[in-house]
This record gives sequence, C-alpha cells and structure tokens, in this order.
Amino acid sequence: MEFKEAKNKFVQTWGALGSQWGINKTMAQIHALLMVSNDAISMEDIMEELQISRGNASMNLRALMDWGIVYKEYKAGERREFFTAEKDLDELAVKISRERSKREIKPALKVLKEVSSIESNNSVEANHFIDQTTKLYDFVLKADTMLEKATEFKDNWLGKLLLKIMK
Amino acid sequence: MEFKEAKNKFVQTWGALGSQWGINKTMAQIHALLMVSNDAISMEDIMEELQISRGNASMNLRALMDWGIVYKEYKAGERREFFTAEKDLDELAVKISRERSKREIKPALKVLKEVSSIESNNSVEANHFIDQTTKLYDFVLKADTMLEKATEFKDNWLGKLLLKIMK
DNA sequence: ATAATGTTTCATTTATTATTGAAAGTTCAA
DNA sequence: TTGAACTTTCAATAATAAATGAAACATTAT
Repeated sequence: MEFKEAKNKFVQTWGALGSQWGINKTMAQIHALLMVSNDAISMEDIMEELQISRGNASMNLRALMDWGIVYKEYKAGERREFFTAEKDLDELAVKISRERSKREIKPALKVLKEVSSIESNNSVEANHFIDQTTKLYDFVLKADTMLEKATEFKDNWLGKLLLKIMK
Repeated sequence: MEFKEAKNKFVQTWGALGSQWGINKTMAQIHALLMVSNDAISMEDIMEELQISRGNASMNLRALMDWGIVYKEYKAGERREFFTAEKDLDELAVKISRERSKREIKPALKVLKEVSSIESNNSVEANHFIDQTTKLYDFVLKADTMLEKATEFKDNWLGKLLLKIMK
C-alpha cells in the first residue's frame, strides 16, 4: 500500500466510524483529512479531495469549528481561508467529550431528573419506574463527572499514574 | 407530571439519545421500556406501547439480545415469550462497551495499524501521515484498554477508590 | 396430523438525514 | 462603489436507514 491509498483508506474509515457514532460522514472525513495533512488546506482542496460540493464543505467546516476541533487560518497575501485540525489527541478528546456532554448528556440528565421526580401513585409500576430512573440519573451523572475529571487529569501526576496502572 | 406521561417522556428521550449515538431509535426505545418495566413483557405489549410493527419489534429485540442486554423469559403455562432488560447499570455499561469495542474500535485499530505501517516515500507529507496515524493508533488503543480495565474494576477496591477520588 | 398461536424474514415502502447547487451574502482591492 | 474572489445559506433532491406487513417458519395442544 502506498501513501495516497493509505490516506484514502484512513479518510474513508474515519468517515464510516463517524456515522456509527452519530457524527455525519463528511464531517468526520474532513476532520480525518485535516488531521493527517501537514499544513492548512483550502476549502477548494477539501472539495476536490473528498469530491463534495461547496455547500457541504462549508457547512461541515462550520460544524467542526463550532466543536472547536478545526481552526481557520489566514495566510499572508492570500484571500482564501485555510483550515487546520486540532492535532493534539488529548486536546481533541477533551473537546469532543465536552461538546457531547453539553449537547447530549446534560439535556438527558435534565429529563432524567424530571421524570424521576414525579409523585408516586404508589403502584408497584410507578415505584419501580421512579427507582430505576433515579438510579439511571445517578449513574449517568457519575459517568459524566468521571469523564470531566478524566479530561482535567490529562497532564497531572495522578492522571499519569492512573494511566500507568491501567495499562 | 404523572406516571404514564413520565414513562412516555423517558422512552422518547432515550430513543432520541440512541440515534445520536448510532443506535436506532426503536432499539433504544424498546430497551428504555424494558428498563423501567417491573416485569417481563410480551412482544405484543411492546408493539402496542410503542406503536410499532411486529417485524420491527422482532428485529430490534433480536438485536438487543445479540448485545446481551435483553433476555427472553418463559412463563409457566404461557406460550408467548416475554422479555426483560438487564437492569444492573454497571453490567449494562460493561456489555455495551464490550460490544462497541468489538464491533467498531477493534476494526478501526486494525485499519490504523495497516495505514500507519506503509513504507514512507520520504516526502514530508507521507512522514507526517505515518506519524499522525501512529499516534492515533496508540491513543485509540490506550483508550480502548482503559475502558476494558475500567469495566473489570467495577467492583474491586481500586475501582471504588478511583470513583471516590474522581467524585 | 393439523389447527391454533406465536415468531422471523425480507422485499417493498416510508421516514430521516445528508448533499447539492444556485442565489444571496461578504470582503477587499482598485 | 464597483466587481472579482470567495463563503454561506437553504430549498430542492438524493442517499441512507428504518419500518411495515404479509408470507414463511416454528412450536405445541389436541
């Protein structure tokens, strides 16, 4: 396998993986492309390489920037905008988990809190419902908190120690 | 809000959350329904409650059983099959992460290994590609391993300690 | 054996989600 | 202030994923 083929395979795979995790294919592909690109590339190049339309490229680049994992760059004497991806993987993981927590986990917690707080009518059914959703709330909250802490740890001694133990 | 309304809201929310994470809506809804149901319920009941077809119910129940998070139950003197969900949340988390690791992460690792192992043609481009995909491989492997270990920890002292620290 | 009850499969249909592309918008140089 | 270069928006369209339902399959009671 040579370079171009490998690059293509990587981009395709990353795209497919994205859709399996609820991130649209093109968004993941653009990100993949930028990740392995040495220097910032233009929208034109992205369109060309991935064979996608201008609108598609524009919208997904915007989304990636909203997630904080792709940046615009301006080159001196160039009208066009260039893009680069966050290449530090720890940083990338932090940003992605923050974003998904904010967008999905937090709202889910709100609903869980809500539905677990209903007044029981003392039926077995209702009691079990309250019990189970309360447990779920606690569990999701704990998981969310752990993720948050884990991302803070990243570069302190405890984090490194944990990683070593867990290896 | 009273019981029925809360239950419905929970099922809907869980379903929506599922799609955001690459699990189909009905599958997540069935799981939600079973999670908060006191006792095993029949396919008929599921169809009724979620307003879905027999085929849909059957296929998604099969999928949930493949994931190991829903079980068939037979009731004495009953021809029909009944279903229950894994209600222990730790166990649920373990099963889901195992399954996703097997289905998605492991294959991704394989590709990463493959593409990062190409012979460099010594262009800056190719070198950067190899470097970046190698880092990604290491990172994903580490994350996958941590998840595996974390699920093993679940109920040993170290795990409990970590949870306490991270709280 | 067979009828009754229940389950699975899968080709077709429907719903959802992503993509296109042309028009509107922006920015900047002259 | 005009127009060239480039970007964004969004209604229309296409691609993808999920759901239906009727036929095939299975199991058990009689």
